[in-house]
Amino acid sequence: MPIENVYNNINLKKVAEKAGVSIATVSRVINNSPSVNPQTRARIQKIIKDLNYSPNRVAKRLRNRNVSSKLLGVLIPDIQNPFYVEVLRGIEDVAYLHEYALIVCNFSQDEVKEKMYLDLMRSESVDGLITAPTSEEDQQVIELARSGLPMVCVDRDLVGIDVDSVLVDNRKGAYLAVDYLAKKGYTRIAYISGIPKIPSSRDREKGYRDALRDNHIPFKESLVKYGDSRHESGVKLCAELLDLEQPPDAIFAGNNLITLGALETIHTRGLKIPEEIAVVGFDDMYWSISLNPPLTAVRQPAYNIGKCAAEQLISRIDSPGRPTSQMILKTELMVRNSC
Amino acid sequence: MPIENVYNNINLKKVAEKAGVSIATVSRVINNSPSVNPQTRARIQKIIKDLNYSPNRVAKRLRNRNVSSKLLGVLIPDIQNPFYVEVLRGIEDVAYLHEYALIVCNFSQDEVKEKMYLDLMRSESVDGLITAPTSEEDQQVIELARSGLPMVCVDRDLVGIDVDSVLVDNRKGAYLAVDYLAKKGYTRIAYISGIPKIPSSRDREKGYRDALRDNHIPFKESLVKYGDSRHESGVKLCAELLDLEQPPDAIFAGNNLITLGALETIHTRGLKIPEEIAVVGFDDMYWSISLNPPLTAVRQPAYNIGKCAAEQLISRIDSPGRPTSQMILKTELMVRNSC
DNA sequence: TTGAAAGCGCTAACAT
DNA sequence: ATGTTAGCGCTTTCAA
Repeated sequence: MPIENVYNNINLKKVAEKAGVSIATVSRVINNSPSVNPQTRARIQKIIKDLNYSPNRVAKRLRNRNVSSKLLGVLIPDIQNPFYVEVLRGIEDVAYLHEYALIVCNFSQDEVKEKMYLDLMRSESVDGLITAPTSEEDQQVIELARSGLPMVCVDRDLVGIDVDSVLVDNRKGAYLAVDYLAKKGYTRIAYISGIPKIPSSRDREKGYRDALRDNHIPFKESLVKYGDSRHESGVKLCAELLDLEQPPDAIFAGNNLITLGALETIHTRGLKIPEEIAVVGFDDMYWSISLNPPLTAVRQPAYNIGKCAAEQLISRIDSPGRPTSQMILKTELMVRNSC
Repeated sequence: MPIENVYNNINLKKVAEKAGVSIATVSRVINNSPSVNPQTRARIQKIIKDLNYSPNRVAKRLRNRNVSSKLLGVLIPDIQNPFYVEVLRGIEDVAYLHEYALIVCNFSQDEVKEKMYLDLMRSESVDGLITAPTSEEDQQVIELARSGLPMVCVDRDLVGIDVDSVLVDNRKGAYLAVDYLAKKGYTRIAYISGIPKIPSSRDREKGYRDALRDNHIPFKESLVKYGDSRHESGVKLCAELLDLEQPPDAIFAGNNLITLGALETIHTRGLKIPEEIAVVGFDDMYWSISLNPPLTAVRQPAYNIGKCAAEQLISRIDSPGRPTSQMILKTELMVRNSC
């Protein structure tokens, strides 16, 4: 079904005609090429302004398949997760500063969508990509990285290929949380995990186990539940834990959405936090203080993750040869009243 | 600084060579043109698969400036606001269903950024745009709409031009909230407004005033505070209200971020909700039940807003001549324990 | 300092 | 059923 794209019909040619010069000269003005007569330049600039002309980025990208076109792709696993929103904000700010535009896609942890959007990124000729792969073995992402597209992984790394990444110390963060619970005297500490094939989920479980071991608390299979990193999963798995014959006295929730789900279940059942059940979440939110009760949580520097990732990516685009780097940012336990 | 775009170098020509046909034939296969020999088609399809070829969308868009290129733009005022995230999810689902890709930009309520991204949308040749203008008189958006780009406004409408829009009944929603407070016996009801030049802020104030009037409560200038729709604004303005010589006994917060900010201030001061101060928010969040206390709030059907907007937009792209429509969705008061 | 022209990958009108 | 070719808007090499 054809549509009338009558808008944006001002192009180089029109500007050139009006200025009585060739399109090459106009192009030079736009790209700040030094070899243009200052008077010609001024005249053309005025016309550009008058006509409200802005260059067609699509044509530019097509032409410059070997030159930066100032476009970055961001592929987000779950836009409903405030953690990724915060990461995105960090990316945005840096991109804006360097005059890069962003094309953002959210694949909602759906690998089919992920593949579709990965193809999209490639076929939109983005200069580089920031993403959080679904797993360390994410073939789609690995392939794209192999093909030479500048890429930075956040939150999750890739195996079998050397790629820039910005991660956090998940194991340590989880340790902090669970150790704190143990020291407070809780002994039946449960862990609600996100998708187990995501490395961060496994790292957090490692930290959980480390802390149990160091505090001489035996690991209990029944106190670990695996879900899918979403709110609903937190609701359901928390209910399963509470229904256990020997329910936990504390819950360590694998991410912020799981935490919110667990809180919902606990509140629905009218249980008192932390008297009847303690809660520590992974991922702090700026409104965690307004939760009931103010939530103790492991804080990831989400904004900074995005900021670093964007800086790494732009620096790689500028100098493709530079060695890859892996940044691991620190996590921190924000102690409040939920345990 | 040049980069090596060595990736994605498979194009029509390569596929055509390998298949021993012309690029036109390959193009026909890709676009499901009927006039292709079934055997040729099968052979070409196999090669496409083997080579992992996907058509270059950039070239396609450049070529088809008068044909849909299956790309929609979404311009979000504040990605940190869960309301817009939910709207975005509605848009995404519909777009995905109709095989449209999305280019999402967030302008963080910054008009300079807004203009930049509006230009970007135009120069990326999107088929259509969904946005929430900064005001009814948003010249940038009006101009773009005038130029003929299919557009749907969400949350906020435009004056002086007939454009599709999906709104909610803000006035009624606010009325519901304030009326409920009044009937509960609160008499010093404050309103913390978002940016006043956004129509929804003003409509909510109208609803607030309507409810006061109908409940014979005199309107007090001092109990209305204007801010900028963000968390920090809620923190600050709530503090100002509490510092009043005659502080309010209830607060109606203009949006979800303001509500969270107000809650933060109230909790920091150790005030009891609702005994010492009641709170009703505009915008429900799925985790409102986990707030302290579970929050009473006006619910907007955010996901549906996005869904309807995307459907309207796609339908307009398909039939540009159809009359514009304005949808107004219902709001609803979710009663919990904060008043 | 400026212009002419090739070509990025694709589609569609026209030709065969 | 298939091929040839113009041209979308732009940058850049080469020539003037």
